[in-house]
Amino acid sequence: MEASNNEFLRGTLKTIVLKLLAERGRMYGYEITQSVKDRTNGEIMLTFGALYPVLHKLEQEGFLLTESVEVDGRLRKYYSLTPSGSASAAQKVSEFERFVEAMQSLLQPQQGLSMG
Amino acid sequence: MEASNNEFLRGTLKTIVLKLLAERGRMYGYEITQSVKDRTNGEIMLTFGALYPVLHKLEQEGFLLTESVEVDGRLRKYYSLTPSGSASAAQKVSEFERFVEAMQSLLQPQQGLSMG
DNA sequence: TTTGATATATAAAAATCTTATATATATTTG
DNA sequence: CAAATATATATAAGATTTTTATATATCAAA
Repeated sequence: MEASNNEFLRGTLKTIVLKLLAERGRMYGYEITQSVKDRTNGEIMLTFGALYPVLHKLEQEGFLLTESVEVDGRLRKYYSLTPSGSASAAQKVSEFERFVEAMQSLLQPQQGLSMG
Repeated sequence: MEASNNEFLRGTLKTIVLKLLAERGRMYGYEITQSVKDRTNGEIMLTFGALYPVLHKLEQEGFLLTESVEVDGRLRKYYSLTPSGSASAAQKVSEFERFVEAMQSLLQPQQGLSMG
């Protein structure tokens, strides 16, 4: 898979993963990459090299639980949120919304506005 | 100065700097940090340790020009955009808007929507 | 049998960011 | 006069994050 080569993705990976898990209950790594690609029409594509370290980090921080399930002779590792993971998901989403608002105040065209 | 401790800032620094310079014509480092802080009501605060490497990188990439001016006995280093810097500013802003739209499609609450 | 889709994962390297630090002038406060 | 604060630029060490490359393996289709 090719990466979306999107510099803005930096810093949003944990938020994306936590939010998807909050919504879906449990997901496995490959499923997360496909879901992100589908829902953004290919605009955002996660690489495995970025995703797995994030999943492991979140697990290590106590936000995720894992369970391995054999499906069609292959192992799938499902990730789901702990209570603190749920809390973190909600918090990160609202922090992102605030950040975007702040960014809009920087990126909106400033016409005749006073700029102290 | 304290940093805004905002993980989402990752990957947006160049965009912020380029956009401000496109708007203001020329600015010096300290002025950029103050402008960002003021316009975002303290939501986004750039640290010098992050800002100066970005300014030097953009200069190195041919997006910025510098001129040193003595003001009140102190040196100020003004940064302004080259033509390719202007082009990059416009492009990065529109890329950011696209990215935010993609993020909204991930972060919006999914209620009864079909989720392939 | 080769390609493509499905599936997880690590390692090396590069890029980026945080934190701490150094330097220096001018103004305000005590 | 001294100390603190605001103004001003910059680097270095360290931590974190991300990219790129690689390894492994099953199943289905061409």
